[in-house]
Amino acid sequence: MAQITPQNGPADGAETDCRALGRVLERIGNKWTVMVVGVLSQGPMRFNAIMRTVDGVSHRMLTLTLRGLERDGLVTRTVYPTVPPKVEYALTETGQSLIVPLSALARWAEQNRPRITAAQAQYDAAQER
Amino acid sequence: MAQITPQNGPADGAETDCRALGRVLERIGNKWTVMVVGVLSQGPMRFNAIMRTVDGVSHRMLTLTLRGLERDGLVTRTVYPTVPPKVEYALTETGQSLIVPLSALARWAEQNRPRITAAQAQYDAAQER
DNA sequence: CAGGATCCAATAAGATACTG
DNA sequence: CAGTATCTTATTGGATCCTG
Repeated sequence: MAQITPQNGPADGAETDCRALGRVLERIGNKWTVMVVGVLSQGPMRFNAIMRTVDGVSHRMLTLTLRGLERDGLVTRTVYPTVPPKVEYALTETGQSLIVPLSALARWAEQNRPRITAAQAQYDAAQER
Repeated sequence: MAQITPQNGPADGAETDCRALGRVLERIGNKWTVMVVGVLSQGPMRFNAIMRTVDGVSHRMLTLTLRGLERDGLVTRTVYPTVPPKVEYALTETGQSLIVPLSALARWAEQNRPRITAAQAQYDAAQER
């Protein structure tokens, strides 16, 4: 059977895998990070351009999301000292490498969406009896 | 450049990918889901066994996590009408297929953890000046 | 234009006690 | 054993106003 991490005993070193995965999910598991990474995968973009593209993200949350990504070294923030200021965000090498497993997950999501939606409907129908 | 979804314009049909990915992340992006899926990837397991294995999860959160997974059709819940009751949880086919992209993400996490940790340390050091 | 600061609502999560 | 119910706290997200 496929496993997230190959292990047999309950207490061997495989926990580290889940921990690392957990850390990553703490970053990308929020509401906006993957959307932002997604639009930045098309190339560098300015703050307000990202905000217009993502649709629904608030000023504040975009700031926080970009700060988090910058802190993790997934995004660079370049300030052009013009007036008015121009700030450009771009994915780093590490950030771009994240797109590979992320797009695999996106494909899974798209392929299994019908199944999941159906399962939810069936579950909910069985509940209200 | 690698992209989450192949697109060029800002408003084409590629949004559906991000939406689907977003929905999946709403499920697996919480604190416990991937841990539970991870331990169930080793085979069916009973409630208290999962709770002992995952370490740190509360009674309540494990219940909610399993309910959510069951609702999405990723986990089956089998009740053996014995006394005391025995309830076994197992991944469905769909649930097992999720492990493939999830383990890819886990590998990415493990490979890039040093880089990310270093980037965080550097960012934090630059901040406190 | 980009983003900091503040306040408020919604949600997630933890602790604890009770039940078939 | 495997839950449910209730209460409380922590975290997340959104709205708004202010600034270089």
